Amino acid sequence: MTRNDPPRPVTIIDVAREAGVAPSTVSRALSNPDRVNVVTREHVQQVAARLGYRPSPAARALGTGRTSTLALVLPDITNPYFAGLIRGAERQAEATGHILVIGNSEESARAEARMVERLAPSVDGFLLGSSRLPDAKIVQFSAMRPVVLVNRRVPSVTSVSPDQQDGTRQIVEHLVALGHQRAIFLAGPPQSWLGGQRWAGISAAARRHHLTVRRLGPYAPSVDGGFLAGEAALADGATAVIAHNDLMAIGALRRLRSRGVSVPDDVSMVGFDNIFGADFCDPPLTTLSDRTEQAGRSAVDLLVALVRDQSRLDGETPAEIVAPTTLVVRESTGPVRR
Amino acid sequence: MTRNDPPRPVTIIDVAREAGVAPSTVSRALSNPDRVNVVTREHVQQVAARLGYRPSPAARALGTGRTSTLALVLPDITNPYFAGLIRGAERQAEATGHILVIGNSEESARAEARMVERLAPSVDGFLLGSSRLPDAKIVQFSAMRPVVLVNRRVPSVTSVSPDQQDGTRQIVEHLVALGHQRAIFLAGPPQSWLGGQRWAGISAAARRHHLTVRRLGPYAPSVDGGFLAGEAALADGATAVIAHNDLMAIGALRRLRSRGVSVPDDVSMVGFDNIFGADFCDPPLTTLSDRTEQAGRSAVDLLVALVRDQSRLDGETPAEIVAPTTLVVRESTGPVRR
DNA sequence: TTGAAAGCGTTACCAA
DNA sequence: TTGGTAACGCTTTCAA
Repeated sequence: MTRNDPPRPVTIIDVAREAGVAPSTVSRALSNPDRVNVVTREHVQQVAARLGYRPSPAARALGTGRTSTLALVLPDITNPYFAGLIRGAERQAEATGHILVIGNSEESARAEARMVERLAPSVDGFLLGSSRLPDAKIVQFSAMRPVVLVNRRVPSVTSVSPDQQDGTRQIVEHLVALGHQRAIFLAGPPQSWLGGQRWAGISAAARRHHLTVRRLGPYAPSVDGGFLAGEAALADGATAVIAHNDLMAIGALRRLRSRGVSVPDDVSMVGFDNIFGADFCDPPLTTLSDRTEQAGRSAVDLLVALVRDQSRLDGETPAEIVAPTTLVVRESTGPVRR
Repeated sequence: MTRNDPPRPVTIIDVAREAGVAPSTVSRALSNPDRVNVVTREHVQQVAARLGYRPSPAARALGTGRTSTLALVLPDITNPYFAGLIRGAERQAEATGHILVIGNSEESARAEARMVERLAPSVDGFLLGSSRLPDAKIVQFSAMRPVVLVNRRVPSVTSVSPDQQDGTRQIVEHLVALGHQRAIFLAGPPQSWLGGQRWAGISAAARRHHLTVRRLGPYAPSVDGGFLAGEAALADGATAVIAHNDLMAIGALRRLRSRGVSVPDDVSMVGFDNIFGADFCDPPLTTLSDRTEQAGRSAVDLLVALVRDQSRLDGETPAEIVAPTTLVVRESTGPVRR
C-alpha cells in the first residue's frame, strides 16, 4: 500500500502569492489588522480563509518569543479539589487565545521545580497551584517567567488565594456555637502554605473564643492519610476534629466509623475544600468552600496581563486577590453531647 | 525604577563558539550523540551544561515539524473518572519527553472538533478520551494527525478501551445470582460510545440469563442527571438499576433515598467507573472498575509510537487494546427481597 | 499603506 | 566525523 504524503501546510507565502501582496502584508492583515488598508485586509483575510491558512505557532513563537501557552502545575492532579481550578484555567486560557499545559508534581517540591524548569522554555508563564516550593524558589522562578500563585501568597508575587483567616473564624465560631471546648487539628504536609494559614487562623480564632485546639500530624493530605490521622484523633478525646482538607476528613470519618465512634454525636468533623463527595459521604461533611473555578479564571487573567506587560514586571506592586470562603454546614457537625 | 533586561538565552551558537566547533556539531552532539566523535561530544555536552544551554522548543519545532507536545481532549475534566487518565497520560508524556496539553469539550461534539482544530498546529498528536465525535470526524482527524482513542473504538484508529462486553456480563451475572429478574438501565448521552457498548452488552447478557432490562434516558452523565433518572426509575418497579456511570448512580442513589426507597433492600444499584467517592457514598456503590491510569499510560505510548513513525500511518493495522474490567461489589447491591 | 529583507534558533543536507 | 549553509514560517524593522 502506497503512502500519500501529507499535504504541505498552507504558509503565509502561499496566501501572499494568491492574494497578490507581500508576505509581510499578509502577516499584518492577520495579526495587526489596523495597520493595513481595509480593502487589502479583507481581501487577504478572505484568501487566507479560502486556502485554509493556519499560522504556525512554532514560527510565530520563534519570531516573537511568545508561545501563547500557559502552564498549570499542581501537586496532585487527581485531588478532586483541583478539578474546578483546572477547568476554570482551561476555559479562560482558551478564551484568551492560549493553550494550557498541565504538570503534576506529586506533592514533591523537587519534582515541582524540575517541572517548572522543564516547561519554562515552552510556555509564556506559570500558574502554580498550592505550590510546595520554598518562597525563595518561587521568587527566583518569577524573575525568569511570569508566575501567578494559586492558594499561596509570597511577597512580590501575584496570587489568588482563599481567605483562610475569615474561613477559620467561621469554622471556630460554628464549633463554639455548638458547645465544643476541645478540638484537634489534623495537619497536612508541612510544605502546604494553606495548611500553615489554616493552623494559624484556627489558633488565633480559638484563642479568642476560648477553644482549646491541639495539632496532630503532619499527615498525607489524602483519604489514606486521614484514615491514619483518625486513629490518632481517637486517642485525644476532643469533641471536634478539623482536618487539613476534605480528603483527610473523609478518611478520618471512615476510621471513626470503623471504630464505632458516631459523627456527629460523639465527634464533630470539619474539612476544607468542599470537594466532590463532601456532600454525599456519610455523614455529609461540614467544610469550608471556596470558588476554585473562579480562582482558575482570575489567575489566568492575571497571568495573561503579566505576560502582555512583562516590562513592568519589576517595580510594580503585584496583585494579590484574596477570595471569600463560605462554611457549608452539613451533618458531620453537631452539638456537644452532655 | 529601572528594569534590567532579561538575560538573552544561551543559544546553540554560543555553545559552538565556546566549544570551538560548528553549530551543527553542537546540534548533533546534543540530539544525535552517536553521529559525533566521543571526545567532541563530551566536550560539547560539558560546555552546554556549563553555559546552561536550553534548546528552544520553538526553533526545534520549526525545523523538524515536531513539537514534542501531546494533547489530551476530554468531555469533562471535572469528572473524577478522568483524573486517573490525566495523571497516567501526564506521567507517561513526561517519561517520553513530551508536554501534555489539556482540552475540555464540555460534552459537546462541536466544541471537541473546534478544540482539535485549534490545538492541531501545536501538537504532534491527540489523545481523545471518551470522544463525542462521530466516527467519520475521528477518521478525518486521524488522517491529519496521529490519534489514539481512549474509551472508544473506531475501525482503522488506534485505541485503548475497557472490555465492556465482559464487564456487563459480570454485572448481569451478579444481579442474576442475587435473584433479580427485572432491571432498568439508565442511559447516558447518545454520543457516548461506551454507553452504547454498555447497553449492547447488558442486553446481550440479560437475554442469555433471562433478565428483563428496560432502557431509560438519555440523561446527562452527571450527579444531577442521575438524580433526575432516579425519579424515572422509581416508576418502573424493577428491582435493580444499572446506571450509565457512577456519577449518575450516585445521583440516583440520593433520589431513591430521598423517596424512602432503601438500597439495596428495595432496589440494587450498579454503576460504571469506580470513581473517587464510589467507595464512601451511602451505601457504597457496586461498580465496574477499569484501570484508567494504566489506560492513560498505554495510550501515550501508542501515540508516541505513531508520532515517531508517521510514515506507516496508512496501511497498518492499528493497535486496539481492550483492557480488562473488574466488578467491585459493595453494599449497593443485594439479594431480591421476597 | 506596502514591500523587501533581516532575523529568530534549530535541524538537515551536502561537502569536505 | 565535521563544517558550511540553506531551509523552517513568521514578525518586524526599515525604506519606499
